[in-house]
Amino acid sequence: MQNLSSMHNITEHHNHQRCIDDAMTRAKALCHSRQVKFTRIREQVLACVWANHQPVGAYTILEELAKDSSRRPAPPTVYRALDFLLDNGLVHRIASLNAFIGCQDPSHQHQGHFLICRQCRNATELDTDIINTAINTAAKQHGFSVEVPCVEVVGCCAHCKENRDND
Amino acid sequence: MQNLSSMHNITEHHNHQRCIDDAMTRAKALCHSRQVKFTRIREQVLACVWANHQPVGAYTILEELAKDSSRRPAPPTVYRALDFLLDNGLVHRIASLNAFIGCQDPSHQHQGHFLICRQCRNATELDTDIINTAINTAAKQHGFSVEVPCVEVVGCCAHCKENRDND
DNA sequence: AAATAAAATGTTATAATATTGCATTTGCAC
DNA sequence: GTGCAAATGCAATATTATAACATTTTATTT
Ligand SMILES: [Zn+2]
Ligand SMILES: [Zn+2]
Ligand SMILES: [Zn+2]
Ligand SMILES: [Zn+2]
Repeated sequence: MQNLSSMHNITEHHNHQRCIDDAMTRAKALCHSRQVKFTRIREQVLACVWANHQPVGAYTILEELAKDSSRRPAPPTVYRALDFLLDNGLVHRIASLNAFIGCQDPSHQHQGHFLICRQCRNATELDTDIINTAINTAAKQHGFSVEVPCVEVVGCCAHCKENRDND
Repeated sequence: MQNLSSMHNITEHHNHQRCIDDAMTRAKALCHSRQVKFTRIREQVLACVWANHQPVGAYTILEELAKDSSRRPAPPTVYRALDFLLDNGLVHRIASLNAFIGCQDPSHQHQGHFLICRQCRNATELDTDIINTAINTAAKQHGFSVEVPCVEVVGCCAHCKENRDND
């Protein structure tokens, strides 16, 4: 996976319904092939996560589920669904935001790198080898074996920079 | 700052009292030069953070302060001190652990990169340009301006790997 | 089909981390 | 000393996450 997130610039207009549809289709297929259950709740939670490209908190998901359903689910319901989705690589957790975002390519396990716009809050997942290589090189100098690299870069995305200039 | 953390391997035996003394001396000097106050509480909190090389949680610090003093401080006391120390670059926050660690080189503002051993919990701060360069290169490809790069790598340190081999 | 086991969800309570708002104290300029 | 700003004390609460156990659903065995 080299250029998945550059297929389109999520900060510009794009057919987001397609993002959602693709993500749900992928998830369904992947769970089927792995013989794990893509239950209603898990599906609902994944849909919430894919509502947009901004990382979403567990309690926000809870609110959304409460709207859809007649009765309000409890936190464990959401966290269990999120754990399932995390285990299956369908979502990533953004530690610095205590929030979750849909994975662009769940077909292989990975910990993505994220560019998070301070202004529009959109997060873009990268998986350019260049960052992993740099981390591995630096770690190796210290005799350190990398298991889970976590890279969460806050800054300003191209779209927001443009808008700011236009003001 | 290129090789600060390679001065010694913190996972091996080292004169940690010297780490503490150096950190406190640096902090005192730095606050004096910046004309900000290194109050008793801030000093106590920084000392707690430097008790070892493992990131420490705010409520653990709270416990330590409670031991020292007759009366138990409230959370805001600790968080305010931590905010001060963060603002002045004397400590870093490890988002993935909700914990804090002393900065190896507070003289210039930076967001360090951390190698966190899953076994011994020690965290080593890097600031090798190689990682920053990689992040900037990847970000640039997306027109993204980096403001705060957050790199927290979990894995196994050299010392723990050695010990494991010896078992 | 009935019995059994395993997985998923419901429910209540609570833990862990962090912040808000306001009162009080401290240190310093005047 | 008076006045002001910064720092701290303090109570309450917000936010994120998990533990423990009951119930329901789904799959497997008989
Ligand atoms: Zn989209
Ligand atoms: Zn991903
Ligand atoms: Zn040390
Ligand atoms: Zn540092």
